[in-house]
Amino acid sequence: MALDDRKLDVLRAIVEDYVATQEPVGSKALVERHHLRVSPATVRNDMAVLEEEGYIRQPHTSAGRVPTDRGYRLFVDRLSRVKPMSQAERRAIERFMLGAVDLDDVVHRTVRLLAQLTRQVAVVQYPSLSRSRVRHLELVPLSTTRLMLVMIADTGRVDQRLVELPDTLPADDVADLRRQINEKLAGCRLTDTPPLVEALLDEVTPTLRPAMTALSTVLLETLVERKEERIALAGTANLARGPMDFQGTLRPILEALEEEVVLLKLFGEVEPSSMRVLIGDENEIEDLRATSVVSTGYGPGTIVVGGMGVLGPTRMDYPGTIAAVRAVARYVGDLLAQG
Amino acid sequence: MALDDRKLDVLRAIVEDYVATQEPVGSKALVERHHLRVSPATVRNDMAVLEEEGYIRQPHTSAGRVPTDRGYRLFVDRLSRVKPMSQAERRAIERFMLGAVDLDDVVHRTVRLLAQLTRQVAVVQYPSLSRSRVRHLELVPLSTTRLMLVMIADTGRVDQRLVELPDTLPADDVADLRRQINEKLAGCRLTDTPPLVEALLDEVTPTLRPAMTALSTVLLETLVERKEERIALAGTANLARGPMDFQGTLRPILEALEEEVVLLKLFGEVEPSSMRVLIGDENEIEDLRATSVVSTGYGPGTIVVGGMGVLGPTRMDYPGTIAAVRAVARYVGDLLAQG
DNA sequence: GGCTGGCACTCCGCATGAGTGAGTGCCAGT
DNA sequence: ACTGGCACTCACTCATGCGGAGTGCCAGCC
Repeated sequence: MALDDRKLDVLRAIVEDYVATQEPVGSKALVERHHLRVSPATVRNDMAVLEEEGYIRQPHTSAGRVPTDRGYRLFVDRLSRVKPMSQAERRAIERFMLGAVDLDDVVHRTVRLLAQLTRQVAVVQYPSLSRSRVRHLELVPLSTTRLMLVMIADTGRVDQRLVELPDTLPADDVADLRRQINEKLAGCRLTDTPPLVEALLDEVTPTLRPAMTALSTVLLETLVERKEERIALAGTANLARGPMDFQGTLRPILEALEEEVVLLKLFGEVEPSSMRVLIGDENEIEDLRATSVVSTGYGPGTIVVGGMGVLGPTRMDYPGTIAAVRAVARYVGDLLAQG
Repeated sequence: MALDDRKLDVLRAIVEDYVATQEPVGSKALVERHHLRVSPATVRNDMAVLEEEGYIRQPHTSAGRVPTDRGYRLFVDRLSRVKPMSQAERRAIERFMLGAVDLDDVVHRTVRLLAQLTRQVAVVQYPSLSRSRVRHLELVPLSTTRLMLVMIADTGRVDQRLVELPDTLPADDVADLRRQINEKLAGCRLTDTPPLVEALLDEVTPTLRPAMTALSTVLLETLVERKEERIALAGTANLARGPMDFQGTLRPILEALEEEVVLLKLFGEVEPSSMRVLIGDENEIEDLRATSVVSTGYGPGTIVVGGMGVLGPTRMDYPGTIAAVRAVARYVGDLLAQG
C-alpha cells in the first residue's frame, strides 16, 4: 500500500517531535503542534497504517508512537528538507579552524568542531596514506648504522620509521641514496610505489645496494602495508547526555569507539563528497546497532583522502547533522586543497 | 586519640571489603570474612571511633560503613602492603609491548595496556619536548620558498612545521644551513636552546641570514613555546562499568577527560619515579572530585620525560593499581633507555 | 577496663494496591 | 473519507505495609 501525502506528513511530524522531545508522541499533541488540518482520530487511523507498515511502533499499548529505524530511513530519504548552514554557523566554522598550524592540529580542531556543532560523538580519519602521494622522502642519519626514514605526503601527513643498516654508511652515500629514491618516488601515488621500490633495488648504485635492501623493507611497510590508519575522536561525553538514552548500553559503545579497527570500518567505502547515513540496524557493527552514523569522505577537490562523521542515537536531528558534517568536510577539503 | 592496631585492622578490612563488594560493610560480615578475633559488638565500637575521626561514614542510619576519602588516604599511606606483580603479569606486559614500531605505537600500546591491567581509565603523556634533547634537525625543501622543518628528539619524538622563506634558497644553501644549525643545537636540552638560536642569527653565514631569521621564529615555537603536549587516553568504557558508580556524574568526567589542559594538570609535577596518589577531594579539578588518580613520571633512567597514570572511582584497588602503574612506567622507561 | 550478648530501634528496599491520565481502537454518524 | 464519542489499557505515582540488615546502648562477664 502506498502512503498518501498526509500519512507522510504524519510520519515527518512524529519524527520531528520525537527528536525534539524524546518522548513518545500521541495523536492529540501532534495535531496541536503541527497544524495538520484533521482531527486526532484521523491521525490515529494514519498511525495505525504507519505502524502496520513498520515505520513507527508503540513502546507499550496506550503510549504514543516512536519512529522505527525504518521510519527514520524513510524520513531521511524522502521527508527531510536539507537545512543549509546559516551564515553565522559558517563563520563559526572558519573562526574555529583558523590558526591551525599543522595537520595534527587541523584534524584535532575538526573533530572537536564537529562534536560541538552536532552535540554528538565525532570521528575523523587522518588523511589516509594509501590515497595520497609522496611529496618527499628524507633520510636522517642517527648513527653510522641507523637511519630515520621520514616520509612526507602531499596531504601534509608525516610518518617516520627507524631503519637498521647492515653496514656503516658514510654521509655522502646517504645523500646519494636520498637523491636516487626521491627521483624515483616523489610525486607517485602511494599505491603505485611497490613496483618502483622493487625496481630501485636493481637500479641503485651497486655500493648502496645493501643499504637499499634494508631500506626497501621498511619503505614498503610505511608506504603500503601500514594498515594502522589513525583516527581522532571527540565528544564522547555527549553519549551521556540524553536522559535515558544509553544508560546501560553505554559501555559497549564506548568500547567499540576505542577500537580503531571498528572506527575505520565506519569509513570503509566513503564515496567522494556524498553523505552516507547508517541508521541503527543498518550498521554492521553489533555494538553500534542502537546508534546512527552520518559520514562522508573529504579531501582536496574531488579526491577523497579520508572520512569523517558523527555518531549518535538513532533519534537524532538528521537534517542538522547532515548539514554540519557536509559543511565541515567541505571546509577541510578546501583547506587541504590550498596546501 | 591515637588509633590502636585493631582499629587500623578494622579500617583496612572495611576498605578491602568495600572495594571488593561495592557495598557498605557491616560489623557482622566483617568478623566473618576477616578472622578478627573479636565479636561484632567490639567491632561496632571501633567503627564508632573511626567514624568520629572521619575515616568512615554511614550512607544512612542502619547501613554499613563506607570509607571516606580520608579513610582511603590512611589506607594508602599506612595500611596497604604493596602487591608485587606476578611473573605472569610481567610477561604479559612484555608480550603486549613487544613489536612496537615507533614512539606513537609505544604510547598507544602503553595506554591500552594500563587500561587493561587496571580496568580503569588510563592516561599517558607523550614524552615532553621540553624535557628532552635535540637529536637532529632536518630541513626539507618543499619548494624554492618553503621548507619543512623536522625536529627529532632523543625520545624518538618527531615534530614538524612549515617555514615560509622570504626569498628563494638554493639546495646547497639549505644543506649549509642544516649543517650549521645541527652543529650548534644537536645534543642540547630543549630548554637551553633559545639563547643558542639567538646566537645563530649572528653567527650564520651572511647570505643565509634572511632564511635563518624566518627559520628561527618557527624554531623557537617548536622548541619551546609549544605548550600543546600530546596525551593518549584509553579505557573510558571502564567508567561505565560499576553498577551505580558514576551514573549521572559520568558526563562531567568524560568532558574533563577530553580537555587536554585538564589532563596535563594531572601530571603537573610528576616526581622522578615516585608514585603520586590523589584521592577524591585532593584533586584540584572540580569535575574529578569523585575520582582518584594514580600517576607517576617515566623516562629513561632517572630522567622524567612525561607522566602516566590511571583514573578511577575513589573506591579502587589501590595496591593493585599502584603496582601496575609502577611496573608499566618502569618497563617503558627501560624501553626508552635502550633507544 | 575492655570485651561480649542481648535488645530495642532505625530506616532502606521491596512489594502490594489504588488512583490518575495519556493514549489508543473501534464504531456509528455525518 | 473524516469526525466525535466512548470504553479500555497500561505505565506511572504515591501511600501503605513489612522484613531485614545494621546500629547504639546497656548490663554483665572475664
